[in-house]
Amino acid sequence: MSTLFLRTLRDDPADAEVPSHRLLVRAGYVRRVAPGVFTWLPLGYIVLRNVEEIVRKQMVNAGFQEVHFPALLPREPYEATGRWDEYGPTLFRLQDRKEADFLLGPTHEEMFTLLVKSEYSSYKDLPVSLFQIQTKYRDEARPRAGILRGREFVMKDSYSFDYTDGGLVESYGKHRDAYIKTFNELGLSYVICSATSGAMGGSASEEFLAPCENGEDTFVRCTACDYAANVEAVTTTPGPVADADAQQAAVVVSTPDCSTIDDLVKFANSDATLSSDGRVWKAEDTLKNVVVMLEFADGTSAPLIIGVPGDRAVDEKRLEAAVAPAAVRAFEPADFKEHPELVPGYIGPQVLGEKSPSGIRYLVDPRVVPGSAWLTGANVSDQHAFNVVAGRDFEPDGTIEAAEVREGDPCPNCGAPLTLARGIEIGHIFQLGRKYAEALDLKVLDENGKRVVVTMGSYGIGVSRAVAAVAEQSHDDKGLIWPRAISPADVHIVATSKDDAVYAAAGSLAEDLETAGLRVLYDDRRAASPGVKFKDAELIGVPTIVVVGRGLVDGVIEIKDRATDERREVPVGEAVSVILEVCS
RNA sequence: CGGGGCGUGGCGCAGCCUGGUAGCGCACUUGCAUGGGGUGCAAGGGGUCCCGAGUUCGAAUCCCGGCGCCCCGACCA
Repeated sequence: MSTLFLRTLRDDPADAEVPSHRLLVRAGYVRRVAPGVFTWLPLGYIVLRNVEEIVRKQMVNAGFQEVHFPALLPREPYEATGRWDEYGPTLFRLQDRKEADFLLGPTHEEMFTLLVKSEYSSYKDLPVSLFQIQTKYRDEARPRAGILRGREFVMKDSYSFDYTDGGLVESYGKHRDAYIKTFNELGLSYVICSATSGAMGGSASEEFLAPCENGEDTFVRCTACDYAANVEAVTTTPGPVADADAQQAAVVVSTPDCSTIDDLVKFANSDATLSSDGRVWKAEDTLKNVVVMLEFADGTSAPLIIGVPGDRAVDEKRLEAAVAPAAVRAFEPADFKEHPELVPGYIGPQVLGEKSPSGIRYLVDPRVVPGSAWLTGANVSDQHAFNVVAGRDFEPDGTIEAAEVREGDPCPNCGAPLTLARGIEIGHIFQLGRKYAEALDLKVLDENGKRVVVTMGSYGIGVSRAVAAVAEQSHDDKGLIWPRAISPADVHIVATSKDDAVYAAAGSLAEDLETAGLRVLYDDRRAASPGVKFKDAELIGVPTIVVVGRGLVDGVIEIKDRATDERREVPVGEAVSVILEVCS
């Protein structure tokens, strides 16, 4: 270590909040060079390469073949799939000296598709899966959390090519298995969650989320069965269908100054008409109707109203996932002017729906089942209506998964309560389908000599992100704690003494361990005090720390486990074999 | 893009309100001491005080304009 290019920091860097960022900088693994852009220093680069190697090995074991595209790409393929425009400002764009447009690849669907197209033309060549480990570029609106969300990052992306839907399912399964092996080997804890396919399009999709407080995704997990899903993909269990005819007729009541659900519930419970039968009203008895404006790719827009039980907010992420690829924007005062039938604060479903005179699309939460009765807006200022029955007094155009998901909501699979947690997306696999193959005209001849569009799967692992994810999951207040598989070394030897004999012994132990096949980090710094060396060792986080020092006069060295802090003294003569065993 | 905060040696910060030639801790260099938990003493090196324009005899400090960065949110395979 006396010659290792490393400088640890005693203080936390001011710009780092999350543990992985703080510790990777403090321990001398990475340095920031621009927002969301980092340099990997020697120790950090070893860890990054270790992760990369494990990922590569598992991909190759699964039968996928590695290629390597440029990061610098021409505009045309992305023009053909529409992504040159769709990707928007997130795409790093640049021009060459002839002013031709280029981009730095944010992901490589186009290139893989074109590559296969240029080489293959028969069903006999399929299936095939190709992958690469590449630096990707995305000009994120707000890079954050250090390595977790950078603008330049390393990603492994694979693509499968099949000519039948069944083949795609099989290729997807192979990738899923390979991902499980990969993340297990990396030492990450993770949950496989149902996901929405988002901007990429496609159908079946699962995310590998590493549970962690600082994760950007929220997911649910069932307390009883193995259901897990990103909140965006959680499905709501509808209640039983009620008999609309058994319900009493809807009644309009005057509800002055009740434009919020809270006010309405309070009012309802003090109003003679509404609580005449002693009924206690709750927010969940009300039907809240939220207006948004949908903007479509062709530039048109249309209002959409979402009906949810009044005790639930509309979750914007879920809403956006549900209406994708359309974009959601707020309903402005100017929009209300164009739709006088919508009375802010008093919107009721009686005038909504594509079949209604207003023609405004109306989608409801699945809990709003046919026959259910609600307290809701009367479409007149200061008036609400109760006993408004779905299917009788209004006709939704369908259901939508947009209401917030809450801890304790029933599992769609088994009904047991769900728990909520945060996670880092470390992998995403999905069945892309034929979108890109169609756009780029990737077809092969099938058994009947007919040209068929190839169907694709797309699979990503955030390699650099995985390094940060491990750091998030595996650290304590003293520093990092690497799983052995990706640790920069197996053993960190600390020599504490001014005595040459100690350094001689530590040095030869280091050599012996290396000869025995272990990766050794040897702190031979003479000037550093023991305290500094111990602190550094803990910060750096190599899983096994060996101390050669004062015990040497008695012929023993000390072996410490970084994670558990367990220590044992071992005679020098047995050191190599004991350490080998500890490190196996 | 909305909200908040911050730009002063490599890092973390004080100084700014109340203008007077830049300071502390860490790191670095040298020496002596120390040697099992960020050790002590002493001596050093290193700064366009984000940039520009202004007020002033004099600006890190006051005024105006700009830029950058970080955090929360929006956004994001």
